[in-house]
Amino acid sequence: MTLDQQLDYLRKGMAEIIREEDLRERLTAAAKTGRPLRVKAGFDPTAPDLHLGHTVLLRKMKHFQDLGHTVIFVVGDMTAMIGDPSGRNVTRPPMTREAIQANAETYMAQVFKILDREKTEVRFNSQWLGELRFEGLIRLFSKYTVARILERDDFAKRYKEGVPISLHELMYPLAQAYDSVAVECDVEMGGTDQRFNLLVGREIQKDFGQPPQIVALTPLLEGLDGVNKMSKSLGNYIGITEPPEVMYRKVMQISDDLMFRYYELLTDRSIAEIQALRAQIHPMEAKMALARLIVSDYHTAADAARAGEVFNSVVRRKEVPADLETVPLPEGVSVANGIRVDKLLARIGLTGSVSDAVRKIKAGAVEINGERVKELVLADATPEMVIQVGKNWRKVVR
RNA sequence: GGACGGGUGGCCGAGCGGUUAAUGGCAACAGGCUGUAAACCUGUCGCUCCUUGCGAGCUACGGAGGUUCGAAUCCUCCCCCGUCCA
Repeated sequence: MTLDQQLDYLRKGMAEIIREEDLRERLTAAAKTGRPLRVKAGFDPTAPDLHLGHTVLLRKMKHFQDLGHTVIFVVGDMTAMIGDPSGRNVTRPPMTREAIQANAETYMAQVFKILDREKTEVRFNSQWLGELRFEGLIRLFSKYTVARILERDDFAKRYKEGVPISLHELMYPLAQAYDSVAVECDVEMGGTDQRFNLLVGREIQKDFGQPPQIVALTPLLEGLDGVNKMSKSLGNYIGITEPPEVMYRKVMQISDDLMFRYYELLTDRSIAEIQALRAQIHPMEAKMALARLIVSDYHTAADAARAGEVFNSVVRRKEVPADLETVPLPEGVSVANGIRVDKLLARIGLTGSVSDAVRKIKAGAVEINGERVKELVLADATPEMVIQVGKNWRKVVR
């Protein structure tokens, strides 16, 4: 690939590159010397479950590897004590060595579904941050000012609105910046919400006599709601270890507009191909194709096809799912003339509580053996009952 | 250390002695519509009990006490947050 082709390749699906000229220079130098670029990203070992939002970044990192460069995965075992400030001013307890190791392993296992293991280094930042000691910290902090730290949007906002900011939170950007120094980073990658942190890395590297890293930012992927960024805590995510059927159905749930965004950020389809899809294909067809692509990335193509079948059967034709979870009839739900459906639903976990079950029944959301339940007591209970509440199903046997 | 302001249901935010399980918004859940959706419309949105009634009980407005027939609403102490002063 020519230099321009390389740049185009890296630019696709990237929100911002600071600065592109620097990247061009760095790529040129790498080609000349044969020394691959060191491309770093950090991750928080407290949340080991990856979702598609994370893969936007990982896919771009993979693109660097495709061009022969090295990815450095920094496990933030030390910075995890801070937690990237999200408005919660709590210090997290230090994690045990074992817990971090375990999280890192599950995390990396997922990461290597996308990244090339051969071209990836995994490092723990406690290694160098722990060695700093108080003296080193003072030296590090002396290189930045309060005013500059408070430039960060969320700090500025919280300060202005009187929302507490704990001192240790202010350390986070500096700590992350020091990671870049420690691993001699050429390119640091992150989501656009990491902009400030990564830019601090440039400043600090200069102070340590290193050329400032290039900052490469990927867009934040919107979650299933199409509004908020994808996150586990909002529940609007698609996890990459979720079963094929679940992934498929979740993709089908997104809005048509969001679908094209997903095409752009989660598949290798070119912008032109996506335009064509938009113009020529029925949105539902396009969405099913997207679901197949995404499921195939994390499972097999056969899994994806099967998931599509399940979706067509259960969601579109409203057929009873083939692999129903079967549970025995719980104790204490039988009364003189039948079965107490409200209690049954709560016991088998189809509703959150008995009260909730009563509401669902009154709302007409409950079907047993295809019949809508209208009464709390079911008189004609059969030995086997297929129960549906919304999109959740269960089979109860006596 | 002092003065002042504030802590309400998943979140935001009203209420400031009694028709208050607590206005409203968001989120969530269910039903309808549909192309799977989104949007839209409708309903629900603390827990438990009774075969379900404009039912009964319990729990809830930072924590603990108190005043009162009655408190999220008043008083006392404590905890937490913010602003200003030192």
